[in-house]
Amino acid sequence: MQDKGFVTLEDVAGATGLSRAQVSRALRGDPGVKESTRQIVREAADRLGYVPNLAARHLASAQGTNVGILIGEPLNPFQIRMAHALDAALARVGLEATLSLRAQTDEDAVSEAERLRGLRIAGLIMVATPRRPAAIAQIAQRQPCVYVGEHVEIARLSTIGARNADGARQAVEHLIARGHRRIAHITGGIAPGSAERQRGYLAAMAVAGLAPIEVEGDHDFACGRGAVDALLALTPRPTAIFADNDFSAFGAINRLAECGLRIPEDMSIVGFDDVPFASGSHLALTTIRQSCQPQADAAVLALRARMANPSAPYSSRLLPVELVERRSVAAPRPD
Amino acid sequence: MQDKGFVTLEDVAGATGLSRAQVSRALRGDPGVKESTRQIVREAADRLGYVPNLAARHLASAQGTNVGILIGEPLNPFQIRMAHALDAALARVGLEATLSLRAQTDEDAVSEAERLRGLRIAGLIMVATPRRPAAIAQIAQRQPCVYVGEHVEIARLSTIGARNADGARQAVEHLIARGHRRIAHITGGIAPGSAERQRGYLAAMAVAGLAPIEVEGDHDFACGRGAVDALLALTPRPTAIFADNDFSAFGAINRLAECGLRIPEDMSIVGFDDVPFASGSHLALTTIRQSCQPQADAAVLALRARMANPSAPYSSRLLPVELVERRSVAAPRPD
DNA sequence: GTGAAAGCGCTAACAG
DNA sequence: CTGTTAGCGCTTTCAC
Repeated sequence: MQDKGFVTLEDVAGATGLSRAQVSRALRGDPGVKESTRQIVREAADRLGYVPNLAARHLASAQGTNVGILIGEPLNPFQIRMAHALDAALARVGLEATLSLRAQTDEDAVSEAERLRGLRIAGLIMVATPRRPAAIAQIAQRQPCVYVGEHVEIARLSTIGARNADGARQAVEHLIARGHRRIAHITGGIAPGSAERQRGYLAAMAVAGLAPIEVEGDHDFACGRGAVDALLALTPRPTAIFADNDFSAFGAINRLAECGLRIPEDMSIVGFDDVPFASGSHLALTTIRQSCQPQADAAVLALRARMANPSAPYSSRLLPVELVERRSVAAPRPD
Repeated sequence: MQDKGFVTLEDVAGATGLSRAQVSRALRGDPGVKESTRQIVREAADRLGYVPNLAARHLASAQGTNVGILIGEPLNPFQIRMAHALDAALARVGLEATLSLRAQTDEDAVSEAERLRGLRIAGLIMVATPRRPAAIAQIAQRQPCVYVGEHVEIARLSTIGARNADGARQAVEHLIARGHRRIAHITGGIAPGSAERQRGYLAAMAVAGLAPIEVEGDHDFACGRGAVDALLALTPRPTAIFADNDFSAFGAINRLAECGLRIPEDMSIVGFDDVPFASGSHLALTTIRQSCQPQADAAVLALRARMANPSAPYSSRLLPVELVERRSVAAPRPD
């Protein structure tokens, strides 16, 4: 109630006539407390408005309960959803999340990891940041870590990702099944998972005996627009585009519309990620959905394993993805 | 380097032959330290990989350096940008941000505020959450607070917002200048600022001698779609829509397209917020831009004033907004 | 300038 | 079951 000071364990102890230690045990649900006592303590704590001082708790107890999360692109809705899912998964097992939005560059990611270490976090989850293996390794060697986004081969680092190559295969096969043969791919640059998606695209095209058509991109709206210009200059023109993520797909759609081409009649498009906007855009985008919560759950599981035994062998899990059919794909016009 | 323990102030003290206290002072930039000493200390700290334990620091020092941020809608890009801007503004004055993504409902917001209080945060910034004044008041009476989103009349609470009413006026006047007279408004429900935007819309329509046409909404994609159905049933039909935010504008656009209407030829639309997607959507949306960083800076300024003097009178600032012309507005078809 | 000592609020052995 | 005793790592008077 008062602003001047906080209610401490001592206050609750005084109010109940118990010792600090016993009150602490009661509040934390430690087994060695009579149930009636626990009642009294809880009630007193409530009445006094006691809130445990987490700083003191962390200081006193060896093992922290708080894990850091680094987010590479805070404006990417997929990553925010992931942060949210991680937060939920962590809460479910009694851990707290401390989120950093300031880890866009590799350099920032490293310094943020250092700052979080000052919080004496019990572990760290990196979501698609940093990008250079050396930076990842530097962070990973200092605390229990899990990397979410793709598999990275680094000692003592567990990784969680989606079956990116498989998703790309599904996208290509879907397009082929609709009758497309000239299927272009807008790549994703250094974004996590992009190399795999490219591999999947190339493999699926090869299996079908089709010639790959690749345009470089970087997961950005602008690159999608640029890619369209490059693609429309080709003869014969591709009839379908598999974009490495939804944003570049949106960019492509945008430019296509400007050029007077209709989707899906003149060009089919498949994206990747299924960001909320994919279903809610002007054009409902057919895309590959990455599930968030399962990846988050797996990440927390892996992190806990590592926290329990820091020298445990690293693990790597790739979770399934699924094609979500909407309205950006149709059969190509006959040649 | 070692995982077993952390490097502490004690270690740095041992390595330099100084006392803990002096090392602490040196590292924090306390004036009472010889410059040569400071050099030595810094170098030793670096070499040893010392990272101050923030938990211990918070515990020992009375005034915290860490402020909590509550976000109402983590999936709303505008709010994430705001969090990001707040984080930057805080960092600029030596404060750290602890972000909570778990404050969607009023109830969660209150409990998250409690949890953050356990971190002994020096202050709290609420971004559009909670919504009920009673809940806001409950949080605000316990720590220095600033509410970002709209003005709320509560003792000891400073508020920051945008000139929502003015933005609505600009939108309506822009539409009127293009020749529209039947201008509908999709409202925003209980969302922060919506009441003001509605007020601005009503006032601007009244000034122009036009009859208001309102459809209820809730800032959601779906409500925009529903609103269009309601609007198209009207005779005569409105020729323009002012949506309370960009999402409902996108929903309206989506439904309009399904109904075979073209934008802006058959219907003009103005949104509110200027989310990143507004410029990068299939259709570039004319909208009212809220500046993020200035609001964030103002929020931090207000919070610091309140931290310095908890009983200072509350302040309230409304920041300007601007119309961003893109391609969703045109003159109406002649009747 | 620098060091010694006293906690901040809590948990974790250890005794009872 | 409950109380006592030590600290966790840091900042902060207060001496020197």
